[in-house]
Amino acid sequence: MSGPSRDLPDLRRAPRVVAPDLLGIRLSHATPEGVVTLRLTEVEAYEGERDPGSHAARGRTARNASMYGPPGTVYVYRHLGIHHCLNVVCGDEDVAGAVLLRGAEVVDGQDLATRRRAASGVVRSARDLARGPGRLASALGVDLTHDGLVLDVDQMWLRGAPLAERTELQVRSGPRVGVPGVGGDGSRFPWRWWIEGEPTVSAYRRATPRRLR
DNA sequence: GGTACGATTGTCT
DNA sequence: GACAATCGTACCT
Repeated sequence: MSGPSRDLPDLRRAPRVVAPDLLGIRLSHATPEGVVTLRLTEVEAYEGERDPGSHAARGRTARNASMYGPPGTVYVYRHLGIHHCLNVVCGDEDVAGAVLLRGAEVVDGQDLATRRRAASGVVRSARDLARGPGRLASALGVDLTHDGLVLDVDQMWLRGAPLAERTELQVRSGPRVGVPGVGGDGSRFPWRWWIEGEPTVSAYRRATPRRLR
């Protein structure tokens, strides 16, 4: 470590390097309604053309343009016409890469997060407020209008330091949820990381098999 | 201009 | 565990 205090992860590194460093970090979003702060417990890394599971696997499009932005850009996409998913862009500008935020604990603004969840569906427990990418974005009040925002420049920011010790007991990794685990070249993409034992980590689901052509 | 389908969630059996 | 919801994007003709 270069300084006396441990700093935020360096988002200029590759997504699969940054991703585990984001565990335990706090993400805040301020709106006129108030501030909601999350403590991240589960993330996934997505890269560019080398990564068949990435939205950028086939190059740049209007939708994934934010993935090519400078590190610290926010990439939000709509999924199944219903949900929003929130990513933090990392790596060099003009190179696609992002970390999908899949699970978190609401540590501040729990009332506001609960109201947002209630407006968009059923409220169950505090544990479920930001458990799963769609619920996480909903609790934070994030939608497509936030795509392309920049952390610390706009009203969203990261704070805190990576977990002090990332032992196997504390941080686990495995295949990404809903994404085939093996690439065309046979390489694996176990690019999902979570804090072991955290109740706010989403349930693993295998990718739905693709229809035969 | 048409259509297949998804980095999910909630409900029902 | 299965399946519907719901709509923009990507890719095809």
